[in-house]
Amino acid sequence: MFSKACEYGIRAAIYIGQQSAGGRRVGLKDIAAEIDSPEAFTAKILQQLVRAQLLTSVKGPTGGFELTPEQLRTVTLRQLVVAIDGGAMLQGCALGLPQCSAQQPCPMHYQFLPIRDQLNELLRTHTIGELASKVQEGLGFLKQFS
Amino acid sequence: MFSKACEYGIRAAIYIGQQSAGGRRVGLKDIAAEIDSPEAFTAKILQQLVRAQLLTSVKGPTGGFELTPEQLRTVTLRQLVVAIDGGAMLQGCALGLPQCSAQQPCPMHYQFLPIRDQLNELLRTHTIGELASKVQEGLGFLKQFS
DNA sequence: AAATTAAAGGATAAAATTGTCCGGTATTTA
DNA sequence: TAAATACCGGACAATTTTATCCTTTAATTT
Repeated sequence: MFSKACEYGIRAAIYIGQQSAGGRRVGLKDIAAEIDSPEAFTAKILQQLVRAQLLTSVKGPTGGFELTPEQLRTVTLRQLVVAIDGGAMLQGCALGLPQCSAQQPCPMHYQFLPIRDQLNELLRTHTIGELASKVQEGLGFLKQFS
Repeated sequence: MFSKACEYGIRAAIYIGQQSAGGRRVGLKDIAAEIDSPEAFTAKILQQLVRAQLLTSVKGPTGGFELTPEQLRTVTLRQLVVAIDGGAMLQGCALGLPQCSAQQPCPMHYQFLPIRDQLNELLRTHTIGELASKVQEGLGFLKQFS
């Protein structure tokens, strides 16, 4: 569905959001451990998200990553996905036609459309803050506990 | 959504199906031209599908690829996708958790579930023959015409 | 049987994705 | 202001995906 980079990025953002909601800034090492992702690779993805202003970073001691209250409230899953994977997967044709539309639809066009619309809606309507709360309440997990 | 290989594979299968429905066997060159795909790469994918018995090939002059009437009627989009991309995308967690389930759901688990179910249902209920008919009737396209 | 045709299969190459390493920069604390 | 901390950025490496080429194999036609 999403790239590895995107999966890590989303999980990381939610974890950072969870901690930010509790007033805690978190470092890369902590993040990678808590979402079970490769540290250096995660760093690259977080850099992208900081540049896209979807999350905030602070250098130096006591530094780390955080989401501002506004970011917690307004940044959506969709923004993360677009920042990392680009919009192609949220718009492109399921069979790979460069221009698939009502003018020249692929044979699955009208069947896929509602599903993709639902996916878009799903991503658009869920904020990081909301998902972070779910994790905080123990209703969602960001890695496998055994 | 799907890999390039899968996109080519599906488009190729539908084109072969369309021609098979008209009693015509088709060669690789023809297929690649009609679905606008790289010839040698398409050959590899078709080999996979032949091995998986989702379509049939005949060597030598007048040879080529075809779908038997039974294959036309019974082979589903889902079988193609599984043969080429594997089942991961149709089952795996959206956030990449190795074991995402009701026991330990990711924060999007219950939101994604219905969408993935719909996707599975969509793939399961559409046969190559059905899609080939749509193309035959001019209601669907396998490449961009300008 | 020989020549021709077309898929099968193996080796290889290019590109994209995933992942690592390390020196540079900014910030805080002592 | 020196030292320590932690993100930034660039280069590099491994893996996977995409793509090509060429020889072999099987089948048809002459």
